Amino acid sequence: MKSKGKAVKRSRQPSVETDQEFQPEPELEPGSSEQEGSEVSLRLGSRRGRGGADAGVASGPKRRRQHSSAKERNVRRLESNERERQRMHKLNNAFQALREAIPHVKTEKKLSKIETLTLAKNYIKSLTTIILGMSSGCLPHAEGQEHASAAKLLQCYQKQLEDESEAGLAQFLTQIHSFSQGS
DNA sequence: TAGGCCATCTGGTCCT
DNA sequence: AGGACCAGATGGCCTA
Repeated sequence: MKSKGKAVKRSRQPSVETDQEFQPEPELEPGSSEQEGSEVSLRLGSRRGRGGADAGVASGPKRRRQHSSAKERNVRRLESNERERQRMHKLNNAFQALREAIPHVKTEKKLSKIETLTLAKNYIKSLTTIILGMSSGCLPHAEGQEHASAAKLLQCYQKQLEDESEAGLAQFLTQIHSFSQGS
């Protein structure tokens, strides 16, 4: 288990506050406000937006709406940072749930995100294979048509959900479990 | 020490 | 308009 001292990670947050101190408060010369966080924008000179749109940068002095003071922007940025942090925490919780859902050998070592995704994918694939084998009796399975069978299987599964709700699902899972134990 | 993994910040874009 | 999503940048921690 990797116990990384991630709590220290706030180091970059003060940069915003620094920025705030840095700003000469209201006297923003019209136009000069685009220099916001001058140090930052210099450092990020090579950055690209999603899809390489590069919006305002390459297309000349297109100026962003300045509807707020530096202080307001700071507040919004901090709020935005907090939301992003929460979002990433949710994402990490989902990763953790996924880790716990997939069996793996080295239980003492925490799976990395990429490992988790890869294992999950393989796990799903192998389960699908098992289920397809198991259900070949009740599902028409033409050779070389795994996708079609998988689709039918999914329909079957969804129908179980509709018809019998949780009980049906439980039974379905039990079947899968006992089958995989037996094989 | 290098490389992998990660958390966080940041600004652009998309969506509601 | 504002929040969600995304990807690049940065720096810290850990292991080989």
